[in-house]
Amino acid sequence: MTLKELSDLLGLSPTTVSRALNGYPEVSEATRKKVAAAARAHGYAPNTRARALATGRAMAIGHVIPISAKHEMVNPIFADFTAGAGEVYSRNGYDMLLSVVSDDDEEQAYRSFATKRNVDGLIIHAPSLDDQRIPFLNDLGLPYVVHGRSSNATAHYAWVDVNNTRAFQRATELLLDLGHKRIALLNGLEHMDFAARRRAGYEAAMASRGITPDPTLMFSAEMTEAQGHDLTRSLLGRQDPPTAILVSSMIMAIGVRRGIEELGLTMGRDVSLITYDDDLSYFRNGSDIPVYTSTRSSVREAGRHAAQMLIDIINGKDGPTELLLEAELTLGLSTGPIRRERQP
Amino acid sequence: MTLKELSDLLGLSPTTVSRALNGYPEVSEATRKKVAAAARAHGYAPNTRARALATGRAMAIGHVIPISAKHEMVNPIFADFTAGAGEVYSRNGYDMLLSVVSDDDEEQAYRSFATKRNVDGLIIHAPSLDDQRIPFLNDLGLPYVVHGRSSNATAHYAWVDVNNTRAFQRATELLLDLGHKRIALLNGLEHMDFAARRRAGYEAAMASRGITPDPTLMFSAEMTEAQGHDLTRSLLGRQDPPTAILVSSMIMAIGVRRGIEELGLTMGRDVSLITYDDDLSYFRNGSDIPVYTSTRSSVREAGRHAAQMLIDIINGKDGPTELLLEAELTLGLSTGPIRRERQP
DNA sequence: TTGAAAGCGCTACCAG
DNA sequence: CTGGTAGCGCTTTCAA
Repeated sequence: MTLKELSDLLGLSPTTVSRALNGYPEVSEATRKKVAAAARAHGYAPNTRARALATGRAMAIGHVIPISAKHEMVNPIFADFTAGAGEVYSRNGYDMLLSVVSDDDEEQAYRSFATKRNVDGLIIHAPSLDDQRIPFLNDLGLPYVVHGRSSNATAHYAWVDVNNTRAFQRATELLLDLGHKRIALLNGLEHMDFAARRRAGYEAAMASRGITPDPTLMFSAEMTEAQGHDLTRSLLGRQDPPTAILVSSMIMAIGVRRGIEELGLTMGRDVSLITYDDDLSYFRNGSDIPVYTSTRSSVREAGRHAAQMLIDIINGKDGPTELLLEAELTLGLSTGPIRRERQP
Repeated sequence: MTLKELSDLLGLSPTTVSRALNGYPEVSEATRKKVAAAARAHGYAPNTRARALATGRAMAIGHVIPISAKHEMVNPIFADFTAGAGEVYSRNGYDMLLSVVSDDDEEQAYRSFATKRNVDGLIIHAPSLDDQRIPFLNDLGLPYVVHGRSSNATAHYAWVDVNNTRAFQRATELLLDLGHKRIALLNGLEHMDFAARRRAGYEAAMASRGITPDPTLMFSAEMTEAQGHDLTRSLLGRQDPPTAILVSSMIMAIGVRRGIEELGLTMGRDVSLITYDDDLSYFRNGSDIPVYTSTRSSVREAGRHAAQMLIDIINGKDGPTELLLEAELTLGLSTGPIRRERQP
């Protein structure tokens, strides 16, 4: 069913039908009703490609998911963020185009989006401290929103981020409040912006209690199960092991637990573990230690906000182009019972 | 840069340039070379929408990701599958269109893909035993490939699946070989095809040793952390607890571990746990029990196969339309040290 | 081997 | 308020 066929059926011109369907004001209510009814009856929907060609707008948003060739698993965070964005897109008539690329092909993916003109805007993930994609995309001229921030970037860019610094500060404070002093930090690679911020939060909490963090307790590594395991084995094998471990990723935390088990130690007795991961608001903690969780911090929610921001930018609506979501303190699924080290 | 501009630049007609770029045989080698060079130099790429409109082919594949409104987390399996499919699409010039929908809006999503004609084919996930999407899509006439199977479906459909039955049969056999007899099964909802198959594998293994499975040890539930936790608490609180637990999902297994910890029990001593999850081929097991892992079973690989199958179907190439990937025995990340219950 | 021209289905301009 | 018409950028007959 095409517009022409529908208009022939109604004895109207394609012009009028198009206007009626697209809510133009110059159509009489009577014809608009008739047209709408006929469209529904015959299951008419405009051909996206034809409309895109005519309007010059693709009505689609591109998501570029970076993927490491090294470890096969896709960061589940991207899935949740994408799901949230997808809701907003479909509500607004946008399609979502996904491009999964390894780090080296990434620039090519953007360029291809730009020249093929099949998206009106982009979402990019996981920025580094000084992310080169920002100047590159500014040059390209395709609107985009960054999921995360890039602290050292000089150019302006739109972003939606979770307050990683504060989240880690509070997680660390929770452990400090419970009497822990030797707290290990198993962080992601710290050229990534989020990881740098998490470390900053950890250090700030320690500093506020006058504790100088032991550099041999802080690690910046790929967030894999294997890294979690290996680092834990070596940490807990020392003669001065940490009493608590703060981990930046759920997958990594699973490795930490394997390490703890292999050593015959018990979670919450021999050592405590807090996992942070972005979207775990539905977490239920079994220990007697009170923990805060925050729905607002959910990655899905961040995806919704980023999508809306991008749509607004594309349509020239002005609104905020920077959004920091507070993640009060979100503890990950893998967080176990937490040991009270000493009454504070 | 449009085709017209490029052809003007070269003093050729758009027709010839189009033919040269698309590999039509009637173009002379000389002009083809010239055209290719100019296209590269000016960074020309055809406008996807215009081409789609002219050819009637969208050069895009739609993925419909079902999402439960109940638990906010997206099944990571979909992300991995999607990543694999994405590789194949971009190699073949296809875009990937993602549609994230809650279960009730799903039919609408397909219908919308069909009427808007913005995809040439579809991938669908997570079929139930008698999935209604199969007859529906057969009626729609849009080519599709199912990730998984639907045992009770009568109509023909193309699918790519992992051998869930065999995987669970072997996992169960591993525990039986180690002397376990009371093995709990924490399965997904068994109206889902994969879950039904997993249970069948479990039961087959038990039957082959002449063990009648205790129905009070088998559970069919949503694969959430909370379910894993609650079921484990109640299982291990019984006077006849299982000595081993076989779990159908990593997320659920995390809950199982929380349950075990809360009871003050130790993995691999008081109870053993095997997690199965599709794509965990990089798993390293710390115990002394030999386990088999299989790269071929990876979901990412399944995504690649499904994408290729769909592209072949769309282009009328005949080839297999059913593919069963063997997952020798893939143990999940959350699998802990496994207790040798009694020498077999 | 090349080119002219007619669409693909829709929107948007200009008349009426 | 409604309609004719000229594109959007590309492919694809049909002619040369």
